[in-house]
Amino acid sequence: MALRRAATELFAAQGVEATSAEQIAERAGVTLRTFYRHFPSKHDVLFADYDSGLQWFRKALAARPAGEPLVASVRAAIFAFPYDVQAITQMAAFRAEQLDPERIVGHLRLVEADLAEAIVEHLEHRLEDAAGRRLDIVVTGRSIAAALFGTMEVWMAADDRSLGDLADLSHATLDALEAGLDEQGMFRHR
Amino acid sequence: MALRRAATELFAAQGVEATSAEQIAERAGVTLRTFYRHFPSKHDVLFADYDSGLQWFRKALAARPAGEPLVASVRAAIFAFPYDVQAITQMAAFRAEQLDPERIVGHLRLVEADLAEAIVEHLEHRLEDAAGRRLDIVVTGRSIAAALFGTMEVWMAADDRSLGDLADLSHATLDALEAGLDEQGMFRHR
DNA sequence: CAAGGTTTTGTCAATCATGACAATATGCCT
DNA sequence: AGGCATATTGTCATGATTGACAAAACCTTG
Repeated sequence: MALRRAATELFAAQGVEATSAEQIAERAGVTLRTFYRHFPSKHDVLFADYDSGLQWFRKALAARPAGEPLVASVRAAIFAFPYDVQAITQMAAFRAEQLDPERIVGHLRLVEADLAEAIVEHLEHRLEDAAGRRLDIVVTGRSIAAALFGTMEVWMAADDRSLGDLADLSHATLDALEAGLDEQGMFRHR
Repeated sequence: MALRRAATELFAAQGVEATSAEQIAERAGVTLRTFYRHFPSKHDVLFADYDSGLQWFRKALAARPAGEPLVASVRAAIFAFPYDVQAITQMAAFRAEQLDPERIVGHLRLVEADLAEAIVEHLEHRLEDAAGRRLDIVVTGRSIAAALFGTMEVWMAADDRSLGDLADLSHATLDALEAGLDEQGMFRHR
């Protein structure tokens, strides 16, 4: 979309905050109002691929074999994700102060909430006795998401880590979670 | 504060969304800009007591006996909270459609994040070997917060529950968490 | 091609929110 | 009281965001 390109170019040239939504619209040859019909907010241009990524994750999760333990499924889906180098570069740019940290954290919270919801849905579909266990399911889904994002934020707080390090940390976190859930004999798939 | 009173009155009289920030400022005899110096946003008037509540929780947590298991401390702090009838009434008003559910959820996320942070800080202070366990600590704190708020939202989704029911649900959730953490021998206080 | 319906865009007008700087008020010191 | 230092408020200007409704573009079918 033209708006997307215009925004990306302007952001790169003069920074995100120094670029007004109106400039973007103008450069793309449309009205300001039209810009806001395509993106819920100026900053959402940066996270435009997000929805498709979320869909990808949902499908990957749904495609896991039936008997697999939950945490293993989540792990598999997360690590199979076709990470977009572009997106990662963008994230790196954020860390380099292009963007208010508050905003990044805010966005991460949304992503975390969506991840949690995806896991919850997955469980609702897979568990035989889902109906009577809504609370267990919600708590489990959210805890897993919280643990993963906690891990990511601990990782982000240190400056000298590679993506591989993050993967290692995530694995460790997931292992611990799996042990905890397993002990209670909970959350194996149908 | 006069602003607070003005806002509350107007909100009650004509609803939150139908009240503009300017009206509030005017009724309180100040400028719009001044209103925004006292409240970060129009809706934050509704959550004005929030900070003091958070402080209360932090202190309650810090005051728990040294050897107590983490989950027990969190439980004790939460259930000892001097719940403000006013605030609960307000929450009821929210549920009665005064306010966009999105906004309520957004606020809950902030509260959840703060609760998680409070727990994390508590652990940092109490654990002997906190230095080398940042990841464990963050993951634990966030998981507990996520579980509690997941419980609350499951509760909120049903219309026929009492506050006592919420308390029961929370207890059950905390018990499960405690069992899980205990199994791994983690997170006992110094 | 034309009529009629659907989708997308433009226009207009509010409101929300915030930075910069001037004007004022307030408390405290002598 | 007089006068500075600090905190609070007013003014002005700009940008973000959104609802309502008109106008234009596009599509489908006869």
